[in-house]
Amino acid sequence: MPEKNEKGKKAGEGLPPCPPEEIVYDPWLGVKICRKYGYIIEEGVISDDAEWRAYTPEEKQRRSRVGTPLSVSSPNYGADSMLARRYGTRLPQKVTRLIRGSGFASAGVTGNMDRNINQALSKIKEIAASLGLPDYVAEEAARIYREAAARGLTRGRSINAMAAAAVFAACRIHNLPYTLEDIAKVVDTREADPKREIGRNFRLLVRDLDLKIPVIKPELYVSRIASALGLPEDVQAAAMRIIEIAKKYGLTAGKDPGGLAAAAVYMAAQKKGYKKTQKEVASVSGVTEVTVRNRYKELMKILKTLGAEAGV
DNA sequence: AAGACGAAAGTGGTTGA
DNA sequence: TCAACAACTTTCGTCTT
Repeated sequence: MPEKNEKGKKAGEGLPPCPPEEIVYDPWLGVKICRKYGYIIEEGVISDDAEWRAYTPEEKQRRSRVGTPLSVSSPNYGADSMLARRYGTRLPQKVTRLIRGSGFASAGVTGNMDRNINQALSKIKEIAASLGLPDYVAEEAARIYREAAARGLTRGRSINAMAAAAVFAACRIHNLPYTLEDIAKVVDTREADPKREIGRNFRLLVRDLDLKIPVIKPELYVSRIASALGLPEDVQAAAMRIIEIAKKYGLTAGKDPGGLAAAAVYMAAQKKGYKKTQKEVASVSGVTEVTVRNRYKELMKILKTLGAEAGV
């Protein structure tokens, strides 16, 4: 390989063409890569939904383990060897040179934004690791952050809070029932009230990036709440049935799903003879006693009119 | 005394003129 | 930009177990 690669130029020249199905987007590096031949196809890519979502189930499976935590102090955590491991390819030298020269995670982006993104990606890794999130969720967060940065949404805002918001959004997109509170607990932000700041940024991301956030299902919270209280399987099952009924009667519209889940667990525990107080249930659910009470009251009304047929 | 209940006032976000 | 609005929280007094 005699000729030198210019930064920002395609690296694929002189290499075999990459079959389309082997093209993957790497959100950490912000590049498109040929998995088969191990070269960078395009730098400075913000995101590419189509290809990102083209991962097959097995790949998703393979990716769904959080690896050894990367050093957060180092701005470049060995991008080339990481790539080689991930894509199972030894990269041609000129590619590794390209990656090194690009300052990792910043291909095609320069200066301050470069630093901003690097810091944010480190933070995202850190948050994901402390919550034990699967890789594909962290990667989604990285993708979201890149796009936000590209649209100037990050300017003037706390990097940590934006990174946290990206992680939260990624969790929501992939239906992981983490709360703002869970995330806020493992990241420090600029403002006194991290939940509020992260939440604000989250809404900003959703609006300006047109993120499709599925409505969170109360069911997702149930096992979380039940196990936090040390309640057995049958209570969970009963709570699920209660929620089913509640849904059928339109009790879920516009309500905090956590509150409904909490009330359902509370109610199920009562029926099964486990005495948990409203306060206990509320505190592990991220809602207040009053909300548990209100949902519980509404549930009772429905189940009363339905009679014992509910079979809880 | 602790838990459940309910009323009242306050908060932050959404919606629509 | 402002006001009305819905959902939730905070606070607190009163029952119930």
